[in-house]
Amino acid sequence: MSERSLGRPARSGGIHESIYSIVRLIPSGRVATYGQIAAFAGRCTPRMVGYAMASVASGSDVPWHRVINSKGTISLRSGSDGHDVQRSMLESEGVVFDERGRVELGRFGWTGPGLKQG
DNA sequence: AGATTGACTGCAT
DNA sequence: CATGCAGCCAATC
Repeated sequence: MSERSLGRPARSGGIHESIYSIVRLIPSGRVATYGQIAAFAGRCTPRMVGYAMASVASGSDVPWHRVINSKGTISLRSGSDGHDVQRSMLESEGVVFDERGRVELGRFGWTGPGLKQG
């Protein structure tokens, strides 16, 4: 039952697991930054979050598309497949993009697990 | 085992 | 607001 067939590194002591767990907590219509994920996941750096996202990307129940960089923009470069997909997914959830393709973190930014935008 | 890369972040210029 | 530099840790060659 393990997804070992995937091209995922796995077996990292649970680093990816922690990251995935946090990403799974992100509610629909909301977005979180790599720094937040890293902070909530525990001792891990934004780099690892990005790396984990790159490894998951598909074939998983992790809403990787709800993870963006601190600037509120999609980290993937325009032209990449994931970039178009991510934006489409977020818009489908109610997230609005700016003219520059930027999301208002103060509006759609995720505050954390269990917390509310209040 | 060493060098390189990567979906990042924060601060300085 | 754009660009440059350093820090971070794991995966890959």
